[in-house]
Amino acid sequence: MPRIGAEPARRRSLIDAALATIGEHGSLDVSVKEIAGRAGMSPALAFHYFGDKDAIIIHTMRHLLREFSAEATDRLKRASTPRERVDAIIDASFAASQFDRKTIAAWLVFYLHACSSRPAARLFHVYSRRLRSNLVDALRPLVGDREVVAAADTLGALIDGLYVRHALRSGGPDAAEARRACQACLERHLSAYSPGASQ
Amino acid sequence: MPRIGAEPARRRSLIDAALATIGEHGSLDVSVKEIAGRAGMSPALAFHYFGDKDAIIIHTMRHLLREFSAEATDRLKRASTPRERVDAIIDASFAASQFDRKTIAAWLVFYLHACSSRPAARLFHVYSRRLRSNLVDALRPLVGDREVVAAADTLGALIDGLYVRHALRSGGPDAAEARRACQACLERHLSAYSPGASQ
DNA sequence: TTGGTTTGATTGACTCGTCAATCAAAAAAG
DNA sequence: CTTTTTTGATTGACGAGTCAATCAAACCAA
Repeated sequence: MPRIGAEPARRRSLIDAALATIGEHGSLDVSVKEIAGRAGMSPALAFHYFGDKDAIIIHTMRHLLREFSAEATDRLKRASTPRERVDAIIDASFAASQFDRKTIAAWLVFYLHACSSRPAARLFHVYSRRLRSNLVDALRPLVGDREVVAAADTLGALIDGLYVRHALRSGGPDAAEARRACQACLERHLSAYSPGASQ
Repeated sequence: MPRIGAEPARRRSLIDAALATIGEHGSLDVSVKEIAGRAGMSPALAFHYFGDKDAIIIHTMRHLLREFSAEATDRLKRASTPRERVDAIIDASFAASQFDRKTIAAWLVFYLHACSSRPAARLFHVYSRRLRSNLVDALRPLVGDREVVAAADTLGALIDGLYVRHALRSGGPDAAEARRACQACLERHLSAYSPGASQ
């Protein structure tokens, strides 16, 4: 039953299906047949819309990055103080839309894919630089020029680590625990910078 | 030119080749042909020694875990104070044998594989529990019973995050920076526990 | 009709795993 | 010491199966 003007919905279905399939398999070794089947269409239609499998992968990756980016931007807009800006980034990282096992597994898969694929690496580079600079800007008023880079990189790495552990380790942290760990780490940073000024 | 008694060396070659191949590809989607070729033999010989591809994968994974475990155990034996024991675990994580890009990529691949493979998950579970309990034991005298679990999980996650970033991000931390970040994090923990007692 | 949509069938390439055959060294027999 | 046998090492070729990608044809709305 071909419907006209179905392209955008079809493409979206395929991207969602690709994300779910990749997340479940924990690998890019998924067939177009499985992705298309999950999206309710034949493999040939997937090729019709995307050209080849790599394009499906890249578009899925871009979708994931955009979704996180939107989550972060949205929360940053609502933040007024520096501390709220840092919390916004932390919270975006562990927001429900980003912090379920399949999504994290897919994230990791793309992370790995970026090791051996130039386009994937470029895509990642852009987004991760933007995130880092957001974190640096938010932290600078809190910890000062001298320590801001180290603080941002430590907090960033901690977020990544908690993120990975949630998806891949049984008994890993849930979102609330992860947020708490980040905030505790941040507060130790703050009281090291200006002791006695906590709370 | 078949040499008798070549089995152990052949198996070792195959495992090394598998590790390198998986690390380069950033994926388990590697052919036995490529692994065997890199190890200087025909694919059929790889099947002769290991039975099937899964066995090659599992043995490679076990090899990686064992290597890290040995590195950590070795350093722990040389440590006498609690602080030295924590440093031993940090240093083992960023030791040269564990901290090159290919090895970390392979580690990540196995991490992901454990999501969908029971035997791989079991293997991981054993090792990661042992590592965690080592970290908890070493930290307890330093940060006290109440905070020891949180401290261990935070430090563990930070190690994981730095680890991942080194391999997967351009401009990620090198081993020295990673160690420094962990020790700084630890020291902030310590001075929060007993302020004024640092150095 | 025209043009976007959809699929079944097909192709060529590649992979896992098997098997029979080959080869060299060690062990046993003469 | 020589010859034969056994054993493990090694491979090329093969079969079954899967996958990415293509194509022609069918389908439907405007």
